Amino acid sequence: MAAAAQREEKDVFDAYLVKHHLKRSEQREVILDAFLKAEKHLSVDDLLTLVQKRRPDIGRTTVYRTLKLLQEAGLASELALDGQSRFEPDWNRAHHDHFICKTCGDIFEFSSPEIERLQDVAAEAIGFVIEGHRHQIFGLCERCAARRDSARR
Amino acid sequence: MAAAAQREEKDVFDAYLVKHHLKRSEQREVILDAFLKAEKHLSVDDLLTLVQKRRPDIGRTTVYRTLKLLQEAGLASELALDGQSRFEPDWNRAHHDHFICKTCGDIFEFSSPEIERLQDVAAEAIGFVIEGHRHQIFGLCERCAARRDSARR
DNA sequence: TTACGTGCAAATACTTTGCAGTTCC
DNA sequence: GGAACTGCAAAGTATTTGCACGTAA
Repeated sequence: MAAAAQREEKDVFDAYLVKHHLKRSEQREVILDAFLKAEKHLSVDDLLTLVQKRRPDIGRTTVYRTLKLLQEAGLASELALDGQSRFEPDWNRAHHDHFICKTCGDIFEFSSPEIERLQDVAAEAIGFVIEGHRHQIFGLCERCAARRDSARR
Repeated sequence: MAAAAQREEKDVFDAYLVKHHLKRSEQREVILDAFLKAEKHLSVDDLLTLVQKRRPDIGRTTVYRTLKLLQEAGLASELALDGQSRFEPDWNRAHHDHFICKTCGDIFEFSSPEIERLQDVAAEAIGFVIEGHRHQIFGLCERCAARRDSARR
């Protein structure tokens, strides 16, 4: 991601802080920066590790709290996996869902307006008002599937 | 559900136990029976409460362990919600996904072969081998949406 | 100066596990 | 008789909260 784009996200975060009478801090800056640079689906621990490379004194609690702020500011979104949440940047990103490899843990994104539309139709049929959804597909990524097949022989 | 259908599921469970050199017990029988009769999306606590009406000495641990067996036997499937799992009967049931009302907690089922097909197409495009998926849609059910709208005025 | 932010430790919520006694086969 | 089952209590895991101290505005 270009530096300019990260600049935009930092501005959004600052604006959010001001609007809600919250304060800037070096911790929040470091956490946001590490989060944006990673461009991956990070667990809290992943992010904590990255953050502590630069500032070893930043605690896990602050990472949790900052991620919550980032979500509220529209900068991060949560993938609620089993047991452990992961987070991904969400500014100016189209909605998408995820393939998750059970073997290597890799996450692949996909989006399908068709599926979204079908969801809407199904919801309308029962008068349900959609606010959000979670659509995760589990299985084996191409590489792990190939590895498994060769191991079987 | 007809008694005969429950009979079938009990036979399936017995066969599973025999096949795996496991034992029958009154606890397992009571838990399976309560589970099948409820025909709902039960949390472990829901099921424990039902079970303890008939056998107050059955413990939560046994319910957890029996639910795991039922899943392995193909009789139950888990809805991994946030924080708390729920379970539903899964014998001879077509695959389906869920609408979940954030206000009242009610769960509605829907199925869409079209969506399944689109998932398959997306998976094929990246060589991903699907083993399972979780598709949950959050929002407001018809009743809760109506209640909210009237409260707003 | 004062409300907000931080890190630690403790609390929480759900689920799993170790263990000693019991039951099924 | 011996492996499997059970319930309790304890441990485990991911996340949240209370609190005393620190810091931005």
